[in-house]
Amino acid sequence: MPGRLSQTVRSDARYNREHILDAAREVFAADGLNAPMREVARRAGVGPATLYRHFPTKEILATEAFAGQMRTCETIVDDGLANPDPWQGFCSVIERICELHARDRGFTAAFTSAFPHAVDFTERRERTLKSVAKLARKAKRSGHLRQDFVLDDLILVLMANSGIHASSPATRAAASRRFAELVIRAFRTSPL
Amino acid sequence: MPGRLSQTVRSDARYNREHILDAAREVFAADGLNAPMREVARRAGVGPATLYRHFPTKEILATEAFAGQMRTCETIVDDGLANPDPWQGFCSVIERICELHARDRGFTAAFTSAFPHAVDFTERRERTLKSVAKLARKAKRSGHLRQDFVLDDLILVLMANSGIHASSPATRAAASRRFAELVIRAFRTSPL
DNA sequence: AAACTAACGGACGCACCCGTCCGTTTCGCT
DNA sequence: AGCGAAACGGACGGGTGCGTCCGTTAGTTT
Repeated sequence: MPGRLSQTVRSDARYNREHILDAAREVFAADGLNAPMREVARRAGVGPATLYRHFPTKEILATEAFAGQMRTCETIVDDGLANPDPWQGFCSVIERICELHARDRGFTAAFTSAFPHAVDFTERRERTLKSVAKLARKAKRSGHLRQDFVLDDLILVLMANSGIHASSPATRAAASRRFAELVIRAFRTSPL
Repeated sequence: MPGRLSQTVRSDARYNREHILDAAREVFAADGLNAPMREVARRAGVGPATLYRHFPTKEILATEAFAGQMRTCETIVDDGLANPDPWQGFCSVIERICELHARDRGFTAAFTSAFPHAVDFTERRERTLKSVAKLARKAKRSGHLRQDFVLDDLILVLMANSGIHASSPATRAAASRRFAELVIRAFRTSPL
């Protein structure tokens, strides 16, 4: 008995917390980070106060809501590194990351202009970027990636990709796919 | 004397109108179309009511403020068409338009997601795009531009370019230049 | 110079969003 | 079942931006 300190989390609290996170994911994906907190609360079926009690600020909410996406990002890069052909791995990273960012309007903003206070988020981000750099080195050695590729180019691509604000998700996805294709072509060694 | 209908435009009105337009150009260039109308009024040294009397809506103000940029756009494309080497002309269009859009934060938004009600603005836009299409055809015939380039690719590039929201204008310009370079490389015929 | 009127701008109402307070409900434990 | 605390949510205050009203200013005309 004396061992447990405050383990008893009330069931409704836990329930609401999950629902808020689900709602946040939906709303942020559809409308971006500018979506009002109220909208998240509404969709979760809770009052604003409850939302703010669980997540004191929008930044914290977004960080937690995007944890999954962040993991996906890491997986994508790890998969790319695991690919026996570094250039193919590099291409798959570009394609899949562009697709991920196109599907979720809020995530790009979170990833590129990263929150100042989300510690473990930026930490993961840095680690992922390091892996990309490693993959890029391999791809350069394989002779398929331009020698003058720099990591900032990837950020550039992500920011640019975020500029694609097509109305329907379908259009957005198509545009993003086309964009990834262009970018890959731009990064491939030219035979000059 | 009876010929003139309402020629008498008061001098202060004319003066203010010009100042408002100047202010709008500065503010929209620096902060984008999201900049508050008040800021424009403040910088022009007039009250909000005066601003709204001259330009009943933000859309109208932006349209008039960007008329010059729109003309510049046309000039850029015309120059490109006049270039004896269509591919060089095409490249110059990409470079200069990206630069133009990077320098002015608001113009891209105005150009890509064009206002629904700005008639002669969209008209000019269409005409300019037609010229680009013509230039693209020539560049394709010259053998340097990919056969599968479509006009939507240019819109895609502009939208993507608008995604580059670097803090300082200098950084933004540099990023945009790099971006133009990547894009040109992507559009060049590959020797596969 | 006087008066007529166009133009001005401070102040207003409205809508939206953020984050918080506090009275009420509901869970969990005994 | 009853009680204490944790959690809830409606309502509030603060801030910002848009577009408008109306009393005041100042250009123009005779």
